[in-house]
Amino acid sequence: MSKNAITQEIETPDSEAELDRLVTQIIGRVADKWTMYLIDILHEEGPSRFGELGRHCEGISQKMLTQTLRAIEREGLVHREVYPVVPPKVVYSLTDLGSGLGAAFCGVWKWAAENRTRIEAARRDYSRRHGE
Amino acid sequence: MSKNAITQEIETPDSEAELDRLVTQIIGRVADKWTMYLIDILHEEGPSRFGELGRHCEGISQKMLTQTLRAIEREGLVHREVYPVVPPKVVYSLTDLGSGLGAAFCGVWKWAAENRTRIEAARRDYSRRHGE
DNA sequence: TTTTATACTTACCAATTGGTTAGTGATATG
DNA sequence: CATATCACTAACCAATTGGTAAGTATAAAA
Repeated sequence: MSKNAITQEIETPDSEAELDRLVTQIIGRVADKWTMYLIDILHEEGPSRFGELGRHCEGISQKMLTQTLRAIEREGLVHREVYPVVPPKVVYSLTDLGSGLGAAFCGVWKWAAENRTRIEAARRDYSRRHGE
Repeated sequence: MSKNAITQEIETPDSEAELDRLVTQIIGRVADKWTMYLIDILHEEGPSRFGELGRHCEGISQKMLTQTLRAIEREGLVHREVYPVVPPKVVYSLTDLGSGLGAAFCGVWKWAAENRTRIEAARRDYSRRHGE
């Protein structure tokens, strides 16, 4: 009450804190290594087949590939198109939603690329100061 | 050798593929829920004490809080200042490096906030189409 | 006829993540 | 004298994550 007393909006079904919780939850579902890798690959390679994604995503196992693809499909970030041919053919592509996230992730990749040497230096520094 | 034969730069210790691997590795160390939460909190609350971070970071346990803080300190993203008083006082703040990452993460938070309803709709959609 | 290709699924196992509880140390407050 | 404060650490356990290996279906190629 005291919290919402200030907001004048009528069309606000949930409090600001509630909205915050929802957004945080979404981030929690999306902030993981394989998700970031795959969305980035799809973002710069365009629609790709299962095998192609596996080849581009260094170190991923078939299991994690399927699992992560299912998860981001569930979130509405990728579209899965099955071609009923033999051998099977399945093409994954970013939805508008996924494309937006890909663009947002770009900023993080850029940061990593630009600050790579500083980050590695910081690690060496920390190692030196604390046990080895 | 064959790899580097093409690059004309003299000050390039590693090939482009190698650089790509390094950047990917950095992302892998930074792309996790608690890291994103904490960096975001520090980014908008400014320097904060251990307890404050815990209170702002919904759902985190003391253990994960220390663990994640140590990890991002190791990467050079936060600075840990200990005041030798009693009871103890420890203040965490973003380094320049961490601040840059915080800014980059902002884009992802913005995406989540702006597309929140569409994401939830996509989830409901998926649930409806596949088993419940 | 055996192999190959593709996109999986299932089963089992190891490793990592994360929670809970208890304890520490020195001072201030009741 | 007991309790609260703060930022932890250590020990133990449960749950989740992730790897590996094997299997499936069907048609075309060797």
